[in-house]
Amino acid sequence: MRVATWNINGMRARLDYLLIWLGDRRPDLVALQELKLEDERFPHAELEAAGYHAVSHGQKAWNGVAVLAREPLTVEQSGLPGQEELGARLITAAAGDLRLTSLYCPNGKHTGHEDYPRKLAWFDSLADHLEATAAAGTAAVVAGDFNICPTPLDSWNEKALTGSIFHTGEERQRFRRLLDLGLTDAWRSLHPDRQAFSWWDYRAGGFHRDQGLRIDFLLASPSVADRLRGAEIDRDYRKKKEGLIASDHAPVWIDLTE
DNA sequence: ATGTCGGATCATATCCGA
Repeated sequence: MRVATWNINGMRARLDYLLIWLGDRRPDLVALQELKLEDERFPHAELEAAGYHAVSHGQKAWNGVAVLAREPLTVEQSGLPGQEELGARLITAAAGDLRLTSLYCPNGKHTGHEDYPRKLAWFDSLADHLEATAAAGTAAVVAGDFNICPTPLDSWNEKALTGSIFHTGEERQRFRRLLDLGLTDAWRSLHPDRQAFSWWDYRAGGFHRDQGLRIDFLLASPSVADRLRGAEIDRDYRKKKEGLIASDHAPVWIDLTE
């Protein structure tokens, strides 16, 4: 079984590319972020034709999250309680015996910006929510674009960037609290010493210089972590393909035993 | 090089956010 996450940076702009990737990688469950469209405009018909059910929590122009699955989906949570004013950034859905949460965490802009303390508070609410809704033994994956670089190894230039946005102790403490809830950073657990990135800035030739960050994660509950057999960052899908422009994020996926 | 994207708008050029 394959579970993936991908910040697609615009569903309308990325649909054709997304369909290519779904056909190539055949994931069973997918968490998508940055849909940038309202739920009424979600392309259910195109995804159903490709073999996927979908549930979305979107809004006009910005943010927006979805879960795709080959099996029928049940929505368990739409929106992070108490943090709705920061945008459509969380959806949890169950498919079969697995619960998948898709997250688009706030960016924060920079540490002097008013959005930065809001980002920290959002993560506090997220941890509270996950703690309150965790069910012992439930197979769950919390996946998405976390907009935090959890360790120096996850940054292309920790030396210059330490203390700046994505690289602060306060953000890393928030990420650590998620792991302390019993969740495992699946890709990192299989590749403890590897440096690889999941996002590269469109600007400044970031991708070609490999100036990236690892900020997209699949966090596995204990029963899912026990089933983990593989984890990859799909760097090839950050490249232009068949004339189509890529997202600034690469897909990340994990393979689980049945 | 703040060099690129996606989306919105008092739209065909300019802004905002990332």
